[in-house]
Amino acid sequence: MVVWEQPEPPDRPAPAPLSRDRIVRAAIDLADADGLDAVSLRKVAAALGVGPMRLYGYIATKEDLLDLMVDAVHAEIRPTGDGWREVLHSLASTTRAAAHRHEWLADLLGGRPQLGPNTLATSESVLSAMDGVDLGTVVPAVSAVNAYVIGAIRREIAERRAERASGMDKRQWQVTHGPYLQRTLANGQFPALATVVHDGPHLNADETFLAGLNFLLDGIAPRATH
Amino acid sequence: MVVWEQPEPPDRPAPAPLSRDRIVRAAIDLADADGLDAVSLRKVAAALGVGPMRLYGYIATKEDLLDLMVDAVHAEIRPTGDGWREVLHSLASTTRAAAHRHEWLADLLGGRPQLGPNTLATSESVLSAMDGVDLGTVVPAVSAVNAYVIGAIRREIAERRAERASGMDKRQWQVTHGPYLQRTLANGQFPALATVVHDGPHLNADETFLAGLNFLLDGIAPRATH
DNA sequence: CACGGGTCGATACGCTGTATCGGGAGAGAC
DNA sequence: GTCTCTCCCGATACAGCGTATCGACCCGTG
Repeated sequence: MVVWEQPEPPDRPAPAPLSRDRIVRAAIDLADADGLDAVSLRKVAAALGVGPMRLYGYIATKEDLLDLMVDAVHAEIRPTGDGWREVLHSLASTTRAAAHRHEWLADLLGGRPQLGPNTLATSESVLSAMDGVDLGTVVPAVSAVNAYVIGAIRREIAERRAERASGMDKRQWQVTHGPYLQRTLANGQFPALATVVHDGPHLNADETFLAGLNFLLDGIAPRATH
Repeated sequence: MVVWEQPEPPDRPAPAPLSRDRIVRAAIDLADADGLDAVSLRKVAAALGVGPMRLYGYIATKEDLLDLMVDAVHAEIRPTGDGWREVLHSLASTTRAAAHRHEWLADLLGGRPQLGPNTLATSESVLSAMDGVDLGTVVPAVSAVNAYVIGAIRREIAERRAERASGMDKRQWQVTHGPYLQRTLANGQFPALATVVHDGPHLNADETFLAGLNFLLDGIAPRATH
């Protein structure tokens, strides 16, 4: 059915030519605001005022978009410092800081090999600052720190989310899990676990992260300082 | 969030009574065979010869099912050994072995806090075998090993998948990525990275995993042996 | 025999990623 | 100026997802 009187086209804010960068930034904004589940091609496209299929001119698949998001965030990760230990510590800390700004990173880090320019540049920063240490040590050391960071961040973000969720309805959580946990621990079934929960240290997230990182760096030290 | 206590099974007459365990096993079989994406409630239900909505009598949500799968696999992870170092080494190795049998574990490990009975039992095994080490060290040490293992496994499985995918059409991969990588590395843009790729050691997956693990355990040692 | 409650499965809804294809706009030829 | 060809954009479509809803059926009870 024809609408004879066409509405005045709402003069668009700015044509702002679509680009891969704009797409990736829009996706990151969505993920920062509402989590990774909120990133759908339809929503990204809508945020840019275009149809979903437009995006396929710039990205081949949704997984591509996720890879591009990860690479884009790696631009924020540029370790600094003097000496191998400071550099690796900085790599770990800046990666963690990026994950705090972009919690969805915890879901993607380590999930697929990354070869984007920013990711490579991060590696380059690390490796170039570690001259003096022999290659046979550098490679496994950097790998180990990366692995630790990925796992530590994942667990930290997972805990943070659980706390947030249970804070939102703590009542519900206590009702369903409280009795089960309490009974299980009081059971005598897990005595060592119960002791740890009861008497163990209660480190916060920063302390836990740094403690583990320092274990790792302490273990690398003898080989790095020949 | 899972309710770990099973609801009373509505006692079924017919051929093979549906149960939470049967559902979880079917889901694990599907995931082992075709990856985590192949686990949909519809497919799990179909594998059990049942309508999709039947599952909701045993499981509140799909995330619950994933949590249950992770907990079920933790039954395979029972570290052994004498002394803290052997125990932690065993924890890492058996976890990794489980991830080799169930690659989808790499996608789920660390993704959410786990409180299931098998997961708790794994922790209990570790903690109970580490008596003699003071609690102030045990907690961060176990956390660190867990974090490292999660990250290392993720990366290892991600690489394995990428290799498999690129092996299936190596031609395609070389065409799209080869030139870009070669040009980028020959660029002079990433000299340190190029040196490492060219001259660095080429460790296999086992060596890389053990090297990082030993760094970590070496770093823990001074505090564990007081 | 009638009824009431509870369970099971069909149907439905809104959402996803992506393939397909018709139409319209722009460029080029005469 | 007009006709035609080409190419790109966006609408539509499809198969699948997790899960809410609800009607029908079965079973135990009065």
